[in-house]
Amino acid sequence: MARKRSEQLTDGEQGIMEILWERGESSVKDIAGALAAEKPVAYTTVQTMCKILAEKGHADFRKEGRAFIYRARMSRTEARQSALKNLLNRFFGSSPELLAQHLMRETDIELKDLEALQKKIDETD
Amino acid sequence: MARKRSEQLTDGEQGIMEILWERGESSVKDIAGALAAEKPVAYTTVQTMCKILAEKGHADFRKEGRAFIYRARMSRTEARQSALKNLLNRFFGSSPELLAQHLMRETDIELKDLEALQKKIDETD
DNA sequence: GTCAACCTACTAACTAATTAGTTTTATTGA
DNA sequence: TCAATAAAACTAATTAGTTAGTAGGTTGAC
Repeated sequence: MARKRSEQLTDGEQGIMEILWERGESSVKDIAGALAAEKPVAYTTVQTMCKILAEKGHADFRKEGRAFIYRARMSRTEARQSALKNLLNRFFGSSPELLAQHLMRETDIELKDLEALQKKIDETD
Repeated sequence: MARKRSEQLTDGEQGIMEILWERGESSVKDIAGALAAEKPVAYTTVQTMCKILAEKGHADFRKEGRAFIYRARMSRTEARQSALKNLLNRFFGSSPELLAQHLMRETDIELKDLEALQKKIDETD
């Protein structure tokens, strides 16, 4: 038997989504160009990955002349939310307090920073 | 070309680690029994996964009579820290504030809960 | 001593993920 | 028109991950 296709973005998938979020609609060529800045990658590799992203529903595409133009269906915020939820359930028994505790321990974040954030959130609501 | 073996715990791996964290040292039989409570799983499947966990360095084993007894090498806290750091870098541009913001938006966590946590952390230091 | 159970080692099957080459098709400029 | 070019479609190779069957050895019970 075999594994299920993961719901979460894989590394490669995320690389492309990152570019779509950054640049908005992009052709395969654009994406390949942007990715190549980090690490050389074949055009056809990018094509394949874009096709998979579309199959998985993370991206959309339309034809413009010869080329396919891809567009993110999931927003960056949604992706963050989903990844965070996943982590929360998988590692922290769905306890946001536990996660917050680890975050405070591990990073240099301070309660006063959080208070400022909370205020900002309250204001924007 | 093919993919790299992931540093992060996979789903299956985590299931076993979870049991090792819960129960401490466990034989394959123990682990299989505990896993079966959730979802039927073949004994040999568990064996294979334990072997892989050991290969990856996440678990240790020793022989006791005929059986192998497995033990987690990484603590649950370390795993949490590592997963959290991973999420932080991958999705939140290494900004703990951004992550905290999403956590507060998404969950029902309250500042006063965090204050209690902070107090606890300060006391135990 | 034999037999059942128990356990590991080996093997296998199959999908996902990653990377990229080859083939086909369509556009466009000379 | 026709060749160059660009892009998609198709194909392929390889490793990871998941699940489990089979073979073979130990050992304890009777």
